[in-house]
Amino acid sequence: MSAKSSPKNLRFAVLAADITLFTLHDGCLLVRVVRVDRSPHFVNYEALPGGLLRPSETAEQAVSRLLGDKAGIAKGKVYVEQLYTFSRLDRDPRGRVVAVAYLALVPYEELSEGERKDNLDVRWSPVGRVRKLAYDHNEMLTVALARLRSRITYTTLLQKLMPKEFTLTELENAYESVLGKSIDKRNFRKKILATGVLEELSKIRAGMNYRPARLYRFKLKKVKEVVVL
Amino acid sequence: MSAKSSPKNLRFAVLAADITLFTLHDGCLLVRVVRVDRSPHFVNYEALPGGLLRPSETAEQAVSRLLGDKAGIAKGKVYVEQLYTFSRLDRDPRGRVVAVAYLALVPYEELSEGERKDNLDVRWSPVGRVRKLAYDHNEMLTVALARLRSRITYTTLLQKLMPKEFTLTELENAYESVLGKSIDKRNFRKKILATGVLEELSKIRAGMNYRPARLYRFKLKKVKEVVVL
DNA sequence: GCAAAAGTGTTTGGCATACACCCATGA
DNA sequence: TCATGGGTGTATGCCAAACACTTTTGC
Repeated sequence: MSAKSSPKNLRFAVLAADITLFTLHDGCLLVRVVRVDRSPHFVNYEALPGGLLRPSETAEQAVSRLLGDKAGIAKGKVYVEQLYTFSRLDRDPRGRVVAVAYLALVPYEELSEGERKDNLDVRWSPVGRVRKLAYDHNEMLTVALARLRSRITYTTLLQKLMPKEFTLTELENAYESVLGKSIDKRNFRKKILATGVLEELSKIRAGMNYRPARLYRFKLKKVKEVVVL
Repeated sequence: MSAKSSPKNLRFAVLAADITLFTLHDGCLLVRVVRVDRSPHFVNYEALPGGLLRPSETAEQAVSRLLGDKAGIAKGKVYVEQLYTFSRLDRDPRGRVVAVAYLALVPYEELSEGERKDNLDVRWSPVGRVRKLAYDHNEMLTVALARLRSRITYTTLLQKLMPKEFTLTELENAYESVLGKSIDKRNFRKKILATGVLEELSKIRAGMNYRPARLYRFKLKKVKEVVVL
């Protein structure tokens, strides 16, 4: 169990961190994908952003770094939680790589111009239209999406995809976009307000040619376990 | 992301698998602990069973092997699911070791004489009476116990701690032992039978000097998501 | 007939669901 | 005044929770 006392041939594993980074825009759940082009196995593929751990960083620190270097998103505004560790021997055809996968969430409103735009290296893909990814990244995406959907129904995790202030309709639409089903407006409002996780602001969202909506925010930044739906 | 293309100094990681193995006996939740005695850091400590991954095995395969070699429990009868990956730099004072932790469950009834008995190297400890463990294993145990308690309330995971056939009272006691709280007998029976996960057997548990109880078993071996409590 | 655990039903309150209309604003 | 989404209340049925007595067996 010790690095120092192990024979060299036991220092074998390459550890990677891979990130399933979601955001929500225009009623569409988006996932960050990067272009990979590594002959002979993956020519013109896409993959989830990820990379190797450095010797002196934790997996979480690697995720912070890779968010910037690979995903092109300034860290700090991104929520991250560990998802699952994938250790199949052939998951990377070029050698043994064990990957610790992370679920990451960022509000679209906190992204800069540049972070929102797609380019040749990296882009936002609607989750429904993701094609074949390199490595076992389709499996990772499936696990991440299942986890996200499950967690937003019994925690306040969705706040990590929302702007600081929002209307109840916007919050309801966010639930509907992630879960892929519609929700009764009146019951949703009763229930979410009854949980007490929201704080009513005195502000309203004005400027549209219909009745302005009241703004709310989450009382706590911390994700809390409450039955939301 | 490739083992072959990485510089040597990136091929650094020592990967371990650690196992939180629970069983249930006499209304007491037990966890398997092994003795460790590695100067200078851990003299006369206990720890969860675990060990390094070999270059050509997955974490799951390592768990199978370590269950026999370290925990002293024949594999095959043990249910295993991945828990969390711990990558803190100082979690092992002797060097960098990333540990994939597993939650494992075994019915006490399927253990052999030898596997039930404690010895100098390895024993069953009541979870409430576990003292300071080596590494970050107390944290692992906490995470494992929380996961176990949470999962038995919305899945049939508890079947992995039960014998093949059991009475409803025995099943209720198992829930109570793991959750650490008592449950109303009549409501429990109504609810667990309504889920339809149990199969009523024609057999009866006789031989006691009170009314014999009907035996049940789980219809499916697979853990199923149903609201149990 | 006694001790010990098995087995069984009803009442109550709260909560999820289903559902339709008026309100406030800008153009 | 019209178009647009914002905002609200009630009735119904189901399910969770609380609660106590009769049954069956071995001794």
